[in-house]
Amino acid sequence: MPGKTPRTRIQKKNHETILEAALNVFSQYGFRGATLDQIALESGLSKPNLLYYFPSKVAIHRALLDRLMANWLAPLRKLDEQGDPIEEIVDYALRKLDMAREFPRESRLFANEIVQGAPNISDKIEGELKTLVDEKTQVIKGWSDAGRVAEIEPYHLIFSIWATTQHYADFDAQIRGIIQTDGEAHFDDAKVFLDRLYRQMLSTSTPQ
Amino acid sequence: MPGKTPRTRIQKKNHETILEAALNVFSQYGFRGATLDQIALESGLSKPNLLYYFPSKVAIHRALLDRLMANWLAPLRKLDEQGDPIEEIVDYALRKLDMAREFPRESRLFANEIVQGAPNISDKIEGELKTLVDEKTQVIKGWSDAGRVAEIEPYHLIFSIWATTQHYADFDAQIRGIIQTDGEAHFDDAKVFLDRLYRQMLSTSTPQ
DNA sequence: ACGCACTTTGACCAAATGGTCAAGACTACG
DNA sequence: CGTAGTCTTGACCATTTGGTCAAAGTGCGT
Repeated sequence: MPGKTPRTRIQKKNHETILEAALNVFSQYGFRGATLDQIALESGLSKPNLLYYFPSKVAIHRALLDRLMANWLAPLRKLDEQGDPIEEIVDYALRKLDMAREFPRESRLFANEIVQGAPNISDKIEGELKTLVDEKTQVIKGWSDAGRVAEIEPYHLIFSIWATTQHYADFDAQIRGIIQTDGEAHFDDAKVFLDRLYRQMLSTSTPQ
Repeated sequence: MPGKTPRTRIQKKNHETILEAALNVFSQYGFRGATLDQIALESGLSKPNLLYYFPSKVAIHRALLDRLMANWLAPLRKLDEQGDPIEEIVDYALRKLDMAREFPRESRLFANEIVQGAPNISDKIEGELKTLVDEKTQVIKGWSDAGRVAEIEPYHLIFSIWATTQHYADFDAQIRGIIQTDGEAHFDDAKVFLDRLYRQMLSTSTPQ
């Protein structure tokens, strides 16, 4: 078996092919619901060939989650203590909304994993993710202590941003069933809505 | 096999036992990830006995979804055109939050189903659910046309309420990983946060 | 053209899965 | 009691699943 990091051109290409196919399958059926045969079919490789590049089914899943976690956290990383508080937070929400539109499979992959108790990434959640969130909630708390944004619980602000944005990817089937659409026009409405929602909440002064 | 509606005392009891066990298993692993053996183990009945009461695995799943859909829609049904608009909407959100706290398994059952494309309840979504949502968005539109709440897109308001409340059940593993808690105290913070979030947005007058 | 490492796969395996069936156990009721 | 209907299950089955392996094919530097 080839080492952790792909060396040859063929290895690079096939690693990529497999992860792409696995993303399709895992994001739609969850870990236990996905099968190696499906991933093999989807990728155009034979099943033993998958297992030549990855030692097991869970290894593929973990590799996917590893690779995606970084991109997933990027929008929050960008939240800048030096910027204008309200713009920073609203921009963060809108960046997350963009990600839900552009990377729905990635969003669903995480959703599946978390709904089922995060058996495969609890370490990353309590590590990387928690660290980042702790840091950014401190920034937001700093802003609200200084009276630059309304006084709200920063953790719940972040949770609500995750919820409202990822919802458009994760619950896509429900949304399309209700508003009966094929395209992505509703993302523009969502943008207007979320912009107002968070701008409104953050700009209002705290009640005594 | 017994008819659709349980007749005898034993049938009633076992139907109940099976659905309770199935809720545990399906909500944790999704449809394809759940197995009859797990449900059998969880319910204390033998596998052939499950299939004496339900004709198949999907029949159990459908029965669960059928039974839960009604309860799931109840909070929205209560939204009353005659009431005070802001109180009605905020109360709706808080009722949904209560449901996420009290019925997390039900929430996750739906989440699993929807994330995976709603293969088993797309009819209910485009039927019952869409009808109800269409009706209530009209009510909200009436309120905003009359200047009684801010002018927002009612569909997205409802989506955001679903997202922010169900998030506390569906993404429980993530939330607990970040705020490091065992209890349910964070639901009280969530209540304060969501109350403010929606009250603020709805009460502000529409910008020109 | 040669040799060697890298890549691919058909055939296979043990375990798990959804589901069946016939026979036995239990219950209600005359 | 007795017996007819209800309930329960051990044994079984075909299929699917994650994974193995030896052998065959391919690419590439010399």
